[in-house]
Amino acid sequence: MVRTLDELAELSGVSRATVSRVINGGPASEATRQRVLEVVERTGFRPNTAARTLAAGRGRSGVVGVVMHVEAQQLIRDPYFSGLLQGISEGISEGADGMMLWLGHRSKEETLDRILRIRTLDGVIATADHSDDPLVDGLLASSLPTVLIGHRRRDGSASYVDVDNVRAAEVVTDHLLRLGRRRIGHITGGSGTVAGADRLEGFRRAMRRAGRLADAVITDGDFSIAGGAAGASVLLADGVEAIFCANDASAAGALSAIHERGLRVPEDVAVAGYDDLEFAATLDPPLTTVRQFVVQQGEEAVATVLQLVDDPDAGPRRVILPTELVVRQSTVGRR
Amino acid sequence: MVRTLDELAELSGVSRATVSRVINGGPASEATRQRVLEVVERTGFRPNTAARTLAAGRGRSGVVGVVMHVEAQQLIRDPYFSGLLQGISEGISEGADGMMLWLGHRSKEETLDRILRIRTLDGVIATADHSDDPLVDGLLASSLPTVLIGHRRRDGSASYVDVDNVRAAEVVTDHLLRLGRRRIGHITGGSGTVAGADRLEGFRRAMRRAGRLADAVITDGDFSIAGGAAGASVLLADGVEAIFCANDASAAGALSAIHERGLRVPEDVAVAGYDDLEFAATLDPPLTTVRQFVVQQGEEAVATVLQLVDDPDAGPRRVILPTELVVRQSTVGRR
DNA sequence: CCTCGATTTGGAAGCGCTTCCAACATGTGC
DNA sequence: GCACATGTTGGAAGCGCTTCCAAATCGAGG
Repeated sequence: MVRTLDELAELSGVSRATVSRVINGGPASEATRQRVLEVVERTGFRPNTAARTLAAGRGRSGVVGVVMHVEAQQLIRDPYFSGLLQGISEGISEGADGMMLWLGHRSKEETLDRILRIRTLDGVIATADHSDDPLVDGLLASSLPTVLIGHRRRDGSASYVDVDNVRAAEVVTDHLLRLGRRRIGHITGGSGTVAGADRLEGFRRAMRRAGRLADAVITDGDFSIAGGAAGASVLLADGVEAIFCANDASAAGALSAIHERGLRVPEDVAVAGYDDLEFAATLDPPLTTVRQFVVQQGEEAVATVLQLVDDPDAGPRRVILPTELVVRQSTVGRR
Repeated sequence: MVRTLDELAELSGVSRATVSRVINGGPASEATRQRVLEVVERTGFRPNTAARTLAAGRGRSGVVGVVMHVEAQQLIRDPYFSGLLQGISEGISEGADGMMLWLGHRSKEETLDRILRIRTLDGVIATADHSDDPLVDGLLASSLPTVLIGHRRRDGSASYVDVDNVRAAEVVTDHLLRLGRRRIGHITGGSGTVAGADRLEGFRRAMRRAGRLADAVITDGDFSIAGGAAGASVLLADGVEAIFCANDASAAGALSAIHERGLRVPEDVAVAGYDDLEFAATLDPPLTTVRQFVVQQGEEAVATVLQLVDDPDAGPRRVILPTELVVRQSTVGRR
């Protein structure tokens, strides 16, 4: 088996330098190119990645890092992450050779260290769902082309793929306003999360724009079913007639709290969520919510990081993916 | 910033060779070791992986390949794979620097090519759930230390981590036999899968050993809910009083088919599954099934591949992890 | 047929590391 | 104090590749 450029050079009767040029698309006469490529083809030669990166100093490795620093449980249970992973894997299979994956089994500092130590990475994709994240900070500060999935306000000069959480929350809130409900409540997302903060912001904006800020009631949630139930209790005591929950899980909690009090959805209280997870359509009643195209987010992230690698000087790239309000019976009533 | 061994050597007043030895745990006097390590610590030096693998010829890259060539949907829905991934990630975080992950978005041949091209892999872990798998064949034929999760009969000289599906199926079948049921049915797993074939084998063995082969009824399933329901219909028509399903999903299907006919579980028909997925305990009635420790399988796979890397000549390593019969009301009745 | 610029090619250096080998220091028993 | 085994060190080669540089080749124009 042919393992080195030298053997290849010997076989095709040219120098190693020439073979290298042919393989990397450098200057070479057409005749030489043909001859060498024929031998490459015939022998199934694979250049040594280590040698290549070492010699080139930089040089495409075809490997992208992926950092999803989340709890193990979350990865398994939350379709958001597995959807992302699926999209990324799909993107990688088209534009690169492979991905390195780091999940959250170490401290963020340690993970960062590991990532930066692997010098062969072309670029890295990281989920940025908390506003305080040394891992994301470290990646952005490094020389590694980095694309975030989601972003913090201060990541102004970073490249990222995201949905417009603020805008989507406005759309949901507008929808609730249009139902003619008086007081409207919002159960926020986990404290410290970017998505939670942005959805709250969108809720506020819509209420303000409608001149109904006085009718807005906000209570803290944490993206969980229990948090949603607790939040709903608070809001119901305040007499709300519609609730926008920061995600589907808390909406599920809210629904059960509402039912427990013998109230009807949506007649007494309208409820909307966010995420459009699979179970949203099977709740009672089916949940009005916001669909985000997670798999596509993963694919876009790969495309973006590869662009960044190709052209590192082109400045930050931002991709804002659309969302879709999915109206179901939890707001518009049964037919 | 200190980037090379030479700089480090200069700073600590020894030769590059000595620094290399210290870093890699080679022979060095305690005094020298201390001095060098102090400088390493202070400067945050990170050896260049590419140079290291190149020079060492083999040399630990700290990166393990992971191949789970499955449908995207399967990865998300089937807790088996995410559990495995979690265990592997955990193992990697302890014993290695990172993992490269390939999912099933390409043809197996292409994936194999990509993997072999990345020369920096220390070893690779691959799921081997189908008896016919060119990817697994290719990996085993390569010089890359390979550990399978699950194994085919013909992988006799391969290293693998597995559970004893045959034995576990025997235990389940024995359990059903001990209930005193007459005819006992088995709904098999997906055709071509190793686990399916092995569980069938275990079922057969137990029946034969009990001298009850004449009472064994076998029908084809495919690890799915629908397949389980269809299989149960066939078996019920044959008058079985107990059913061993090749996995929990088909057991769920079987249960609903049984209920549909107005039969009671376990009074009329006892049902057992395999996997002990989360939902097994919430079925009606709660399902007797076999628990396999999936996360642990992942961790063991990493440990095994790292051993293989450390000592490639030590011959194949096999780890057979235990399973546990979890008896619930679908076989022993309600209290 | 010669000259000159453009193109193609090979030689050689070097990327940062490991590891063989020989040189040297140290300690032991006599 | 000597010969020797043992432990520690530095020099140097080389892993497989890219790339600079200069030499060789090629055409076209004079």
